[in-house]
Amino acid sequence: MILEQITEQLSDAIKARVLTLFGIPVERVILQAPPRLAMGDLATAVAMELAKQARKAPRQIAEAIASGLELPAAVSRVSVEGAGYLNFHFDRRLFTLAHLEAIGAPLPETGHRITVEHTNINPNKAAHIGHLRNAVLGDTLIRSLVALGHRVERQNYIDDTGVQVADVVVGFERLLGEGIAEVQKRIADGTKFDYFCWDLYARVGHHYEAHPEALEWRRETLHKIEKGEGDTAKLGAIIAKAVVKRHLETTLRLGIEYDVLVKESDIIRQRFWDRAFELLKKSGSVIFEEEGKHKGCWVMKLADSPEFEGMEEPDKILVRSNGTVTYVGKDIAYQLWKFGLIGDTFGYREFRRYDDGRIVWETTSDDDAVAGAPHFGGAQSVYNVIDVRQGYLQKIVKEGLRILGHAQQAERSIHFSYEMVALSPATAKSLGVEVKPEDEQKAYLEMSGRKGLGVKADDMLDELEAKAREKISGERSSGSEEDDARLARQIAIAALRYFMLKYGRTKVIAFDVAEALSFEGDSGPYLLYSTVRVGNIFRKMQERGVDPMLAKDQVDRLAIGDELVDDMWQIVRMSADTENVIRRAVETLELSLLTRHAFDLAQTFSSFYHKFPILNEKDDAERQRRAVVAEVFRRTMVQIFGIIGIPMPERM
RNA sequence: GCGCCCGUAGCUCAGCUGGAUAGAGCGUCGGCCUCCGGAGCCGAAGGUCGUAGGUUCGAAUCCUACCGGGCGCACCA
Repeated sequence: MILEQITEQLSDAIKARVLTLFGIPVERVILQAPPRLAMGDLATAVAMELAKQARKAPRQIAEAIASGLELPAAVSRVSVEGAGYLNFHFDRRLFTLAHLEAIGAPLPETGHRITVEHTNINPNKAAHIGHLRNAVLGDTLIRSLVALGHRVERQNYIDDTGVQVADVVVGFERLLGEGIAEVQKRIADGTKFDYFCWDLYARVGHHYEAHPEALEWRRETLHKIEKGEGDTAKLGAIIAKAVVKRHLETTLRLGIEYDVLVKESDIIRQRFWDRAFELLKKSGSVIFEEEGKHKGCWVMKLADSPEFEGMEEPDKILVRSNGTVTYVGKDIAYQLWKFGLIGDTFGYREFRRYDDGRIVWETTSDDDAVAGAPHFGGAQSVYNVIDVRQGYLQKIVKEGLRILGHAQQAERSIHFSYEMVALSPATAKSLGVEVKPEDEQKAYLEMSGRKGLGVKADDMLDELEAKAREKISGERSSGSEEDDARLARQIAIAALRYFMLKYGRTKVIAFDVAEALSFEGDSGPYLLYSTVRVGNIFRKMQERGVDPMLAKDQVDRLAIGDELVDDMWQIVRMSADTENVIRRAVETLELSLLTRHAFDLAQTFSSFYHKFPILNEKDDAERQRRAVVAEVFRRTMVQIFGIIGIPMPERM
């Protein structure tokens, strides 16, 4: 907060100064931390940019701007350095006092309503680690948006009428000869139903390969499910619901929650699609093909849009010749609903409750809709967290809005795209997959639900917990089995969430189990460890009857100007960058900025911690100064943990 | 063919809208536990930033071309 204020004030002051001195209006002044702390706390190269226009040497310009520049209270001086940089040095005391109070304080509400759709795992098998990348990114995006003061709705789209569910239904009905009663028994028997489906789905895939004629089963089944007819459709719904229940348990292990599950079947049954279809037909951009290869289909004409220029096939089928609607068609209807552009609304019923009593709602077309259910949809901005391979379809959804005259909403339909999680050859082998010679050299192998190739999310979490639990045994144990187990869970979450966030979103993660299990270096557990230690110090001070003197009036009286040496000040300065980092992470959709920032800060603090003992420092004021720095660090980390979704243990 | 993404140290990656000496983790080598818990800290070695041009006072960063790798362009999702 304080840093943002200073930056804005300085920016305004410099603009005004440049205008009066040179008559040049500057649009924006970029103020950034200089490369080394000794150079100052904020710097700008504005003088270099102006050199040509002002026909003066950069240093000369910088000197002119600096002299007589009105500085904010927390800025003590300005210097001109290097080729003509303007460097600003903060008043460490004023800045630290103001910052310490503001860390983690909620930002003012913006009133902006945002919907984030994420997770969206096909409800036909267990979640694998690739799905977790989606869920962790989506959840972290949500937490970031909330931290910035927005109101966010957490949606999870359930494709319960698609091919993948149909294939598992085929597996039960045709390969196992099982119906509703048998499947319900399996769901109730306490084993992981999603794991069973994982294997069954792979079996169906292999069966199709060996017996292509069996694909007829898929067509029949899919048709019945889409129409909602008979026991087959009922079975599909039962399977989808049971699997989604498991998915929510898996994601809940990572602290990921939802407000509403939107089911594809309800988009059809609530006639959202029909309404969207009417609008699209009226727009003239969606037409019925009388002949050609798309004869009998309703297609969206994309040729006129510059976005799709040069495409070999500029038409996209929305309704197949057999009358069924494609995924994109339904997605356009869904997107319209998210913005409140379709008039109607869903019915909702309770899907499950979290321990604190909050409800996850699901859409329903049956007569069991709850009268007092909350109102969903109608957002001002929408983020769809979907992997990069669906970029083309997301573009079409956006184009759909534009065609219907909703240009602004199209602009605010943001595709949060990210690369896939693949398997390192070593990990693939360890899963018992035969790696073909030609794949041996590849950097990674794609996961495939159809082949049953992938690391299941629950298995990964189990392994991480087991490994953490092992480390906690012996001297680290708290003596309480329950506490140790909880700590192991927290460490596992930290490890996995951090791992999923630390890579840039455009990077393919070649998932290597050994690497993901690492608790050292650039990892979540390292962050926890560095922060928990600070808590230990304060606890120990308390035990020894030493007051850390962190109360506001006590800190106010403390000498923390020049006495706050660079090693200390650096931590305060870095901590103050946090808000800016959150903003940039959201703007660029690059959430790895958050983990990077947290890691840099933790590393800097760890170094400080080894160099400057706190507990054993004899001088009261010096000990207090160090304690203030430790507290700045601790509060900042707690704030960041809240945003990246890592729970903070008391001890570890 | 058209479009998107990636190419930086042995490996995995940072490097923000161009800016001051290109950084981290892992690995390797060498130090540091009578300690605020070593899941840590300090140090060393290690880089033609894929290649070639261009723009600029200044390019890992922007533009163009090329090379290498991945993905997308279904009456699948």
